[in-house]
Amino acid sequence: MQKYIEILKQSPLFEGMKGEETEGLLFSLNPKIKKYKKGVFIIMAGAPVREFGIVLSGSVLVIKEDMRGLRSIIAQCGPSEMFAEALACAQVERSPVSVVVDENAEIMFINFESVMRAGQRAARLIKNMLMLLARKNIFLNSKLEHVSKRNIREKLLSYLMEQRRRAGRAEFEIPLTQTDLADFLFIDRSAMARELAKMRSERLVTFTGRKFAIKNIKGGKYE
Amino acid sequence: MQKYIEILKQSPLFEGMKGEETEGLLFSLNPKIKKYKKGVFIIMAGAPVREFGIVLSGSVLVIKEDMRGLRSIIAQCGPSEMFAEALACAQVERSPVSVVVDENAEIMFINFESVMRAGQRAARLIKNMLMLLARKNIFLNSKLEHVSKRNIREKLLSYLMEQRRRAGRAEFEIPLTQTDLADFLFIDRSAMARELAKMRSERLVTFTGRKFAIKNIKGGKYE
DNA sequence: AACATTCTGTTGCGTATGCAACAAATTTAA
DNA sequence: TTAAATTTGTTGCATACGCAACAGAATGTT
Repeated sequence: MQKYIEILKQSPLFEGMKGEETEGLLFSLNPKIKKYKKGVFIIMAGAPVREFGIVLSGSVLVIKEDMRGLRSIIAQCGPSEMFAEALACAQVERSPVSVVVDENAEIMFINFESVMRAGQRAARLIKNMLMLLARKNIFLNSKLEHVSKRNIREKLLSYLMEQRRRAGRAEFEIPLTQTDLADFLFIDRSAMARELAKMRSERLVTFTGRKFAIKNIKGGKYE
Repeated sequence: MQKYIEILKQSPLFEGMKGEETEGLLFSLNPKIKKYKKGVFIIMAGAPVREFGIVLSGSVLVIKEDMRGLRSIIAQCGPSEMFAEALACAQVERSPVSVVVDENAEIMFINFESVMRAGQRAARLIKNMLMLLARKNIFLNSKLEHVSKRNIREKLLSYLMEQRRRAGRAEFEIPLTQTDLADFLFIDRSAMARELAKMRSERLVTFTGRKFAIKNIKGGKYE
């Protein structure tokens, strides 16, 4: 357990709390830690959700599959990030999404009710949780912005521009494979590859694998 | 002010609080109430957001406009519902969205920082806010589910099925005009009208204006 | 090192969909 | 009650896109 404390201190969920505070609180919250291999389903769509997860190592994907087996990626969570907190908080009885391991992962689970019952000592945690939910909200909105674009090129540019902004430089590495990116943007992979090739031939972007570089769009339309 | 207290008691934000409690807390939060006419912009994209709003009457749309003036509707808020709380909470300096009045509205604004400073007496409010943010999160996810569908018919069915579920009956009235619905689902209005006509001719749906009725899809694919 | 798996790149085909443009119906405002 | 504005319905056209299928590159596994 002790080895995880360091990772958890990094987590924005415990921001502003002293080490002992965090440990004491954690003790009373009685978290469970589990290890998973790539591809394993941590949460299955349809199941109730009482606990939220914190990624200690590796990464997970929040996904949604339709009846035809078409997969859509809702979000990706890396170390110290949280998932399923909205579901646990809203006490949903049937999860609309699945959570699947992307890279071999260690996950800490915390029961949401136990946080709410912890009273005054969890006040800071709750405030942090509020902030994080707000941020995730904004993230979902930005994702909506990407997919609201009416064609593939605009979706790609919207996404890539955001990645560039986050990286702070013209060259950057996206956190998804191209295959996953297509699922993330709800578009066909081959159509995306075609459009990327076209954009490359127009010298709008350069890329190999996950490494991208994009030109500044004239007129600053997208910045 | 007093006349609004009744509306606010309805609001899930103040759920679980006694009347006097709500009034006392409100007093110290020093909210502002304003009236707006249809079409007026309450929040302009690009502006900082420090306060969140509660709709006392009328309704508002949270929208996003791209450089070509193409409008996308992110969400709609009616009486006792909240908006911009995620933005205020995350203290964003440049709002990515605009908020525009749909039907003549009265709005109460509360400064988010003042809530965080209110301490123990606002504990319940903060918990409620947490729950509401979680629900909005889930709403955004369900919206993502609609727009993740790969063609117009599936998007429509996904949306209409949800509306039917909420109404609890096969006949229901959607809260948007068809024009707005198209913007909400990020699709072309005329293409949507064409698909709706096709679905009607196949006796999948019947509708006039905002009133819809949909058949149960065989096999329960969508329920 | 050998094999299996996953990812990237490319192409032909058919069609769903965005767009523009207009008429008719309905709602809102004066 | 009229006029104005908005919403709904329809259609032709061009094409962007989803789909299927396959080859080569890259990555992971034993």
